[in-house]
Amino acid sequence: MVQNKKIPDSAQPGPEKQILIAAKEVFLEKGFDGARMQEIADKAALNKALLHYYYRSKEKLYRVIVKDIMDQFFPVVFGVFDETGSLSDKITRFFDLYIGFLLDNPLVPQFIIAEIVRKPEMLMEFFSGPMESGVILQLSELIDECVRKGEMRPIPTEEFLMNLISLSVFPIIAKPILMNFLEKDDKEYNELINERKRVTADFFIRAIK
Amino acid sequence: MVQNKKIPDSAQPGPEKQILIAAKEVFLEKGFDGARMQEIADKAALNKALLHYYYRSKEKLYRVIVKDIMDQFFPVVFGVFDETGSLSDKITRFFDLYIGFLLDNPLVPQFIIAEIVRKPEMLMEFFSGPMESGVILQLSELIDECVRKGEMRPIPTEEFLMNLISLSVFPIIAKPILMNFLEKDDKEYNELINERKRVTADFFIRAIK
DNA sequence: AATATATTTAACCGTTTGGTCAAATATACA
DNA sequence: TGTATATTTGACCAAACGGTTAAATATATT
Repeated sequence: MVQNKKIPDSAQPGPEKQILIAAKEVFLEKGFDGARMQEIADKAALNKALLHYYYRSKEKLYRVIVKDIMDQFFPVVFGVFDETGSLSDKITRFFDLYIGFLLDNPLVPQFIIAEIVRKPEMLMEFFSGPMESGVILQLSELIDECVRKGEMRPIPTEEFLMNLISLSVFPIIAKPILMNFLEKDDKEYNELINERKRVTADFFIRAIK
Repeated sequence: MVQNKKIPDSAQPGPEKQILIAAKEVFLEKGFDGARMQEIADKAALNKALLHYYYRSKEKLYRVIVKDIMDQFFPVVFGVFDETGSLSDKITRFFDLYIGFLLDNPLVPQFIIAEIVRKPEMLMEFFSGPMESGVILQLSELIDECVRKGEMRPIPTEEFLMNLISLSVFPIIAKPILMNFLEKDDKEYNELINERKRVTADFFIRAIK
């Protein structure tokens, strides 16, 4: 028997999974350059050589983590534009879900932005997959339909999408700066963002009317 | 004579200035962790030991560069809200100037966001200075006045400011992702952003009406 | 229990990194 | 010109890094 691992599936608990959990924490916080294999090993309470035994190299391990993070980030949330309801309802629901997700996982967008700038070639290969779901075409059709029904003015799909994402994501990734700028502590800032779920939806809906 | 340097002022051309130029390039592109002293030396066409002769350590040099970048980023652009003209004019002018600056210096916001996440303590000390210019108070008064005159609906200053910055900055820092997502090449994307100067101002003005 | 295989460890390796230093060179001043 | 000081260099260093390996240990199968 060549394959005789006790736990061949890395989704099960065990050293492989421990490594993934620790690696995700460290890579999210420090990025590829800042992450240390020793720190990952320490956090997983395992010998450093095990990381190489299971994942060959730092880069290979990084790729596994990146895929995991990407699958998390390119969210089903865009599915809200499929659901029934008025355009306003959809937009309100989008901001509620998306900002909610970002509040729960603030390191995820920070990681993607920081790493895409520093190691673009490493991240880019993971973009083709989730992207091809036809979100843009689908959104385009929705906008056309709403314009016909007089629910909104005509707006280029690119602008619509960019503004949607900008207004959701930026306040999260720039949190350390904006906290300081607006003189809020952590709790106050999170409350501000929570209010933004409603406030920004309102802002957006008025803008496209 | 204790001080006998030929060129004591680092603002003048010479090795000190060469180092600063090269260091800024490398730090902007690679960040603190990714930057190599040797690469800075090579780019400046100088011996590596000179970097330490003039700036002691990597961290000291980094601090000088960060201050330089910060002074660039916290822009006089906010001054547009002081100028005469209608609120719409001010907002239009803001997006025109700010997005224009960001298009000319895309690495600057990318650097700040990426580094604030990775090395918050290093960047934070530079924020107190430029921030205390009372921009928020000033903007608050402007909003109050415009609400009184019926030029806009009441909006919390924090939201007003966050949206202003989010809509300007995010499309720049997320450029690599959004380019791929919207299937644009570099030239097309920059044209898109250029159009955003007008389009986003329009979007914003409608939203606050 | 015996054997084969999978897992884990400690010690080690080559390279790269930020940083140092003594010697060499250029410059200013007497 | 001679001398003091500022500048520049190449050679070097200790530490940290990712990665390897041989030996030790655990596990499953017969």
